[in-house]
Amino acid sequence: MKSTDAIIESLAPDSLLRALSREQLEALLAQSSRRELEKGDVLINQGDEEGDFAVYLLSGALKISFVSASGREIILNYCAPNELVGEIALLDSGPRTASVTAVVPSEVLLLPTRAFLETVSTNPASVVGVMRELARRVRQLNLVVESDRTFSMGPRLARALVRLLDRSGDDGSLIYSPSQNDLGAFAGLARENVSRLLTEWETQGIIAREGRSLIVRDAEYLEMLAEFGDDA
Amino acid sequence: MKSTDAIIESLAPDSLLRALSREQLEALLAQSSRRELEKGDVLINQGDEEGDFAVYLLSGALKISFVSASGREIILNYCAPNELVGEIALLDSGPRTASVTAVVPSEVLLLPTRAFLETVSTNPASVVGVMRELARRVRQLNLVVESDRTFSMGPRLARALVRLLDRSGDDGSLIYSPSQNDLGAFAGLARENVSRLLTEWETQGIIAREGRSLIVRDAEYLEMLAEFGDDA
DNA sequence: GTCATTCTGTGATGGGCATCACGATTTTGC
DNA sequence: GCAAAATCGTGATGCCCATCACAGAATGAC
Repeated sequence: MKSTDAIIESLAPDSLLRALSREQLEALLAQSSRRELEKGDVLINQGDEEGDFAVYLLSGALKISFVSASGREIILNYCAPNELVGEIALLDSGPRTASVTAVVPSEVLLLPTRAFLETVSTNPASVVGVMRELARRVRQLNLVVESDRTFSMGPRLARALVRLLDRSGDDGSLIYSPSQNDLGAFAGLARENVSRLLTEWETQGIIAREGRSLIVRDAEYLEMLAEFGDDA
Repeated sequence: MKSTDAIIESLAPDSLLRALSREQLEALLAQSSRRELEKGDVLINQGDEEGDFAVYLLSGALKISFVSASGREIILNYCAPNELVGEIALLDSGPRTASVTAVVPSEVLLLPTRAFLETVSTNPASVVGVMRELARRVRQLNLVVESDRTFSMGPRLARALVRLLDRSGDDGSLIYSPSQNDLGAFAGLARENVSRLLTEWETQGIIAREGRSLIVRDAEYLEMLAEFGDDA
């Protein structure tokens, strides 16, 4: 278990929490609880009435998903460390509309509503940070709608893979390699077609597979597909 | 042209701006400019580098849309009076990713970046208001992704119509009646199928048409379709 | 008023992708 | 270690819906 100091040290340079002063950060941490999650642990359940905490991911990876009225799972996002999750239910105090699951062993910080709102509302810089984060999410979702509506399978899957790219390195590793099923739920296509596309891309050298995990060899190509939706 | 007082009077009870004190509101208005728009006027253009103002709709109706990489128009939303628009580019200072067009003669308030951010950052209540608004938009977009991915044409169009319902009355009038083309771009389906569905629903008495404008006769049915996606 | 433009209804066609099916392989639980 | 469950590869089938094609109606420009 990391100490408070160790947590502060380990924050990424672009972390949202970096907007806070040392004192504010310590105060926030004092009111928060840390938690270790195993793979598969469900932190938030779609439908929970009590949305009284936000989540800050320290290490590991989280899956944000919900089950549509038709019964199919829709994966909205995979989170890498230093991301804030689940603050929306705090803001409008509605029930949880999505579930949050650890997909690998993870370490999170649970920020109670009161502490979160107090910190945010007394620190203009962090307000802007949180709003920026929300804005980023709106833009991201606009792109998802675009690709869902106008792109064919290839570009959709490409966009999903690009979103999973681990930006902390420039090898083509992913922050997490989902099963084909989950990749489908993330990109919006059937598992079988994920399989077909991946094997095709593998023979073309665009991706590689090491055991269960994917590696992107030609990120540029996938980014091109993801941006222009041009299947060729 | 309304006076400042008249504007303040006319704000809806649930308006975002209601979070401001009388003084703050007057200060904000003093720095803002009012503008009258004719039908078809474009207020913001997708791609504009300078996103230096947000828009507050006083009267009329706005269309938020963008053109996808494939060239098709995607309509993200139609706005009714007392809504805030275009603040996202202010928050992350990126280019405009969507266009804003008046679809009927409208009256708007243009809030310059500086005034907007100052007001927001000095008024905790309005901060929460803006964040809530962003949160609402994220949830709305989640629903759009859900319906795009898992619903058939009928429920998708139903959801679009329900979103267009004018909530200020309980007759089934819409805040704006788009052409079939635009309805398609809003709901994510081809114009021809919009036509087919509307004529079918008309014969069933679910909707009615007076000239160019639609009236929803059986809102419950459409809401049911929109929620459960069950075509029957 | 009249011509051009946009909007609308409706059939026919075809393709993209979900679904079904089923066997092979890998992982997990205990 | 072994059964059960999850994951993966790949073909066959079909259907939903976009697209194409026109023709009639309504709107708008001047």
